[in-house]
Amino acid sequence: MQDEQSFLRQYRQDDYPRPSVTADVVAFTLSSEASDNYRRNAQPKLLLLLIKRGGHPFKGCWALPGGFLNPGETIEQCALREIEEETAVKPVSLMSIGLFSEPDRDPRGWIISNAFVSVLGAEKPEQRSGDDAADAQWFEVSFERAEDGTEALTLTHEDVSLRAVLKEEKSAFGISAFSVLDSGSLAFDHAKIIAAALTALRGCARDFEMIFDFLPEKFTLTELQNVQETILNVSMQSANFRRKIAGLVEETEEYTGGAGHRPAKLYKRKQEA
Amino acid sequence: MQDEQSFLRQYRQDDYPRPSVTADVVAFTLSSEASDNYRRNAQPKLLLLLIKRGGHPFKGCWALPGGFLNPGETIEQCALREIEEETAVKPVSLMSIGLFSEPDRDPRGWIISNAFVSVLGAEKPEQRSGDDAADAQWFEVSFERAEDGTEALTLTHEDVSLRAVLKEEKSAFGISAFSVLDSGSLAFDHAKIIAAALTALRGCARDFEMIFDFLPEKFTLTELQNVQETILNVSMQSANFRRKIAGLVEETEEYTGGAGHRPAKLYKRKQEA
DNA sequence: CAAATAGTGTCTCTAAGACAATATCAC
DNA sequence: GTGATATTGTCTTAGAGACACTATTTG
Repeated sequence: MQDEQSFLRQYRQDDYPRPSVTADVVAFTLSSEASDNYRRNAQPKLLLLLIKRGGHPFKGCWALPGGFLNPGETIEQCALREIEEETAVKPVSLMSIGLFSEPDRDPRGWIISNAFVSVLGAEKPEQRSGDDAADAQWFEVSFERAEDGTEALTLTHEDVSLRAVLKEEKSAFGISAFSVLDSGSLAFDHAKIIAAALTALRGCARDFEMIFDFLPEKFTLTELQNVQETILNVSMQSANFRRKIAGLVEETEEYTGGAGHRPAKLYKRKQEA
Repeated sequence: MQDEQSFLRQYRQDDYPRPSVTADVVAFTLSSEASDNYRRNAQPKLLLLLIKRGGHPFKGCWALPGGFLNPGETIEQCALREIEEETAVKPVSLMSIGLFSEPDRDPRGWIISNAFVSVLGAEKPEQRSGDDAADAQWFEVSFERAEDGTEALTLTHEDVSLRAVLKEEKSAFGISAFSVLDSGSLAFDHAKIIAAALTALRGCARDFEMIFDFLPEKFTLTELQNVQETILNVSMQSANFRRKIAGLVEETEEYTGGAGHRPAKLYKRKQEA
């Protein structure tokens, strides 16, 4: 009879085949372009960070930032490390959206990836090209259901436009996965991962759990409403939005100004009781 | 300049350290013990499958069923394979609850685990002891918040009672993780995984997404209500439950009977439009 | 003053919760 | 009939959505 000590001394991890494990990050932020009309407020757009791959495989394709899990770190630490390397910004929040583990998803071999949604706040992240990246840019996101039931994911940056087509497949527990009909020349299975990330992001935005993360500490209620409307791709009455959000924010004494119309009171997120 | 073909030929996965990857399954079912009173209906209890470890490490401790990811399969297939090996039942549904990747969570070395919630329906799963299991049993589940804010997880089977204590830590996006204050002699970090699974299960039960999975094809509305009440650990008025569920079920022509009280109409789950 | 956003008041409709009343079976 | 569950009806209240109105600023 063997005791636990000697069992552990004898245990050889190399005896079993192991995959490589990566973390991929779907990093969102909101643009805030000034408008051309001095009276009109800016309309935010949902942006997603992609890097242009500098090495094989998928060299020259756009892909999600990510990298290999190192010994001694958790998968969350790995995701944070990768996003900081690419943007020099510590994301305010991170949410796992699952392990993508199809055996042939990476031509290099058996490489599985845990994907994360990350929100970068108002501190205007730069994009820094890392080791493996020839370029890094923020892409404007559009994700809409077509009449034939497929979902079109369009990512646009200047004259580059990537258009992937996916089909939603509902499975148990209200979870939905996407199958890729056209990758839109995104690398690996990243179109599928981005679709899953957008679905997860919208789920959270619906109950206000994360919309604050996109804004600075103080904000107007209209800005907050714009954040939610941009993420969910809907529009609603401002009176109704204000009623729903009322319990989650508190007033400050400050106001906006200088905008050709009535100033707005700034609000803060109310801390939990 | 190298092309993609020759890059892939040269790529050596062994050059990078890799963890072992496992899938652990938190498998739930409902008991349906006959009551002692011929008039009274049975009250279901939420049950969770644990195996008693037959080998090191944690030999003799109770643990979640699970096993190593094999080459050529996805993590979902791995989880299904493991649960079928233990119960001889194909689960009706499977939901990932995240990758548990603390570097020291397994004394054998760098082993990370994707955990899944699984629901086994009314087909009365057996428990079969697999290779590594000395025993396998269904444990009654209790998971409640104490006055001091900690959560007590109690698992009971006959004279065995495991009691773990955890603390909920809210993080971004409304996700909550649990830290283990007392593992209750559950193996590895499995107390933490079970707490996360129960939280996920309750989230799904709230909007009826999976309560049908616990029942056979035809069921009474009272049985359905009991399922939700058992999982959520609440009680509600039957009139109100019936109104809420009305759009999701459809009548059959059959009735229960022989129970010392008014028979109940059997219903089916309504298929999506 | 005009254009634009900020903010409030109110109506309707739906859904949830509480409670009461009736129906039907096996013994 | 009695004890149990099954099923329906109704009252109240909270919240969502729609719409109309007022307030305030800068050029």
